[in-house]
Amino acid sequence: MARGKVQMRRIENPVHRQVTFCKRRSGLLKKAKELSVLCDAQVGLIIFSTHGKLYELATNGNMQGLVEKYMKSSRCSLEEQADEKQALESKMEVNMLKNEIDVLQKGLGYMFEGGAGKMNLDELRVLENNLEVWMYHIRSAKMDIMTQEIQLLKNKEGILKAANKCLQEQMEMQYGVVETDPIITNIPYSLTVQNDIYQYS
Amino acid sequence: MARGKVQMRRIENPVHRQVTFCKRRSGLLKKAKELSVLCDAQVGLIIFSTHGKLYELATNGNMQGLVEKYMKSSRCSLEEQADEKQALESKMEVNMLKNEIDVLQKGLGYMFEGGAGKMNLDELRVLENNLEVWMYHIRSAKMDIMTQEIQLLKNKEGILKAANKCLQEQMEMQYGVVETDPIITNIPYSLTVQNDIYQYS
DNA sequence: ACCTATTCATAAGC
DNA sequence: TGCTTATGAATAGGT
Repeated sequence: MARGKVQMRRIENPVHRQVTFCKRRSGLLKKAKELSVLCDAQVGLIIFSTHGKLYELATNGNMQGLVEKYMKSSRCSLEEQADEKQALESKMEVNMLKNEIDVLQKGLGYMFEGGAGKMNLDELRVLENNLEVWMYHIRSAKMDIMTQEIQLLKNKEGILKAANKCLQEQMEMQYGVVETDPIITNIPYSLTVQNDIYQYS
Repeated sequence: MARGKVQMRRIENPVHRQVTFCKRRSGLLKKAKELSVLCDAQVGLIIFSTHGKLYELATNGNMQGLVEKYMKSSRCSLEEQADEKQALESKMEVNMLKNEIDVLQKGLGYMFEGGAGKMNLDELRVLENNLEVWMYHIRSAKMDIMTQEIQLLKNKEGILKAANKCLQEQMEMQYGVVETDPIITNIPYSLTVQNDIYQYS
């Protein structure tokens, strides 16, 4: 250059360094633009001063596109890999959660539309865990209420039977054995109900 | 430069252009490195030839870090915004799904462990949607079975009442009006059951 | 790829 | 920062 060669090492004098930075920076930007124009090349130049100030130049003013092209060309940054990994994990988490909801919702289909074929073993296992507590409470609550009505009816049954017996005894006491309609003693319905009537397995 | 000025426009002769590209490219890379060393600046230079071949130079060989710094400094690329938007949407989707599962699992606590205070209105709304079909099926199945037993008991009740009436008529026919134990006509239990006994709201 | 005339870039000083 | 100037560097065109 001018008035003496320059050593290829950091300029220690801060003032000199700053001045040189200014001059050479503008020179570099100018030459970058020249290369771009004269030779029809895409050029991107990024300069940060010691104190972090940014100077830049990009063909067509499109640094973004250039950087993307560079990334593709120089095959994938660490950051990009990290991003992809994170995106993948996100998608997997979403899929797992969707699966869980799906299993919960498919469960009823299995239980009440009568096919074990609609769910696989794993789905059934997940469903079982989720439904166990629920079904316990549902059964308890419903059972309480319905048992109440059944008990009521059974009480009425007992009362009526007692009244019936009482009337028969009165008739026997006054006429001896009385013939009664067979329908009364030979009831065509079962009067007992299996205990497992509430099981739905 | 030498032996004649150069017009600042694309060199049309491909050979000339290629030669100039070569020379100026090396010059630009050299000056970029000089700026970096002499002035303690961070410099990144990306050059694509007309035919897509990449030449690059970066302080410390760390183009990636430089580009990231550039992105932060020049306030967010479109791509980055898109990425962030997508990441945000992913997180929101995950949260919504987690919420739904949470609601499904908290639901039973609300319904059967006796506190409406445990769930808020939105949670209840989601839960309601999920449980509606389930409950319909559960109710149908249980109702079928229990209605069956109730019908059975009602049949028995009717039969016994008929038998009772028959016996009373026989006694009346033979003795006139008969006094019967008050317990029989004044049953201390309600013989009717509200229709809405199966509602659990 | 090398040469060299010429133009350009810039270090130093103000 | 800006201007000047002497001088080293870069390079266009030719071979």
